[in-house]
Amino acid sequence: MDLLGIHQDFVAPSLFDSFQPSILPPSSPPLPVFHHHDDDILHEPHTYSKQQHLNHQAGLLSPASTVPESSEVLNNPATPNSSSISSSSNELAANDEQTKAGDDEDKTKKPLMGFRLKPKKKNPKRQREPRFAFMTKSDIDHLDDGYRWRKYGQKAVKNSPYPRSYYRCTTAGCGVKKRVERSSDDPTIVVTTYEGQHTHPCPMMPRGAIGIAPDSSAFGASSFIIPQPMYLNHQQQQQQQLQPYIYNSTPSLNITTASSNIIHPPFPGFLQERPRFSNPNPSALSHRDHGLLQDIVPSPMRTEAKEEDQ
DNA sequence: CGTATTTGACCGGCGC
DNA sequence: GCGCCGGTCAAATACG
Repeated sequence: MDLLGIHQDFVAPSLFDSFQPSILPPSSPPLPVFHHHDDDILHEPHTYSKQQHLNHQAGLLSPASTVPESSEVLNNPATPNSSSISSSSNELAANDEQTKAGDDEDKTKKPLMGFRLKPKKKNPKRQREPRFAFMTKSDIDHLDDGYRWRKYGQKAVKNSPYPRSYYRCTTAGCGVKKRVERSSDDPTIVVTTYEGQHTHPCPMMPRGAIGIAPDSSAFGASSFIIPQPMYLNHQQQQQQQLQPYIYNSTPSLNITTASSNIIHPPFPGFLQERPRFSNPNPSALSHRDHGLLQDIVPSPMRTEAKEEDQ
């Protein structure tokens, strides 16, 4: 599997800062990156024009200056709901509880085939979690990132023969979701989008191993260079624009340990292909990661492919 | 039998 | 207001 690009949508500092630590033991060294120009974006008024959107797609936006915040990630002032970001990781769980409670009465009224008629709970302005998208080159759709996922949906993707799959972390109380889909341009490319943060350690990591991954050593001394991280945006998401999420790494992508642009994987088992229930042995993980990351490939071709998709 | 996946229906946001 | 579309739900089904 090759890592082709990573893309991180805007994340409020409080959230993002807590993102990685949530999967790390307290003793873990501070993580260098993973908040992207917080200051630059945080205080940007929330407006996102179509032009910006297009610029985004063309990779023209500098995150430092023109990328607006993503209101869905932040505690949007326009959102009456006060359930702040910090609690948002539990929000889905809470929602689930609610829905279940609500469904109890519904179940008796369900139609024959079981599809509900109107059971859904109204949840005004459900806030979205921060998202983190990246592209990988792999035959396997569902990458093993060390967490356990349950598929809860699949949808056909517009302008693509390949469906998009929706997964949710199976750990109780953890509302992390991810979407997996293949690029219509290049079927060998898998685009994975994570949403939210895990509220628990990686279940596949034996006690001592938790938290080793974000250190570059666990990734074969490789890191992911994100020269210009892009940010997911509500409009982009709403307009089913897949490509805009994707950061197209430039030909100058270098797999080094350069400082400012390195992005570290957000979870311990990042980038493992998914033979379901992989070997929990950390050394095995490390070994495999190394092998996978050797294949990191710059993908200038993504830009062209994307643009013709517009 | 418990758990995961499949899949059509439903919901809500957004653009026109 | 209507239709489109992404995302989610949940019964049925498959799988171990």
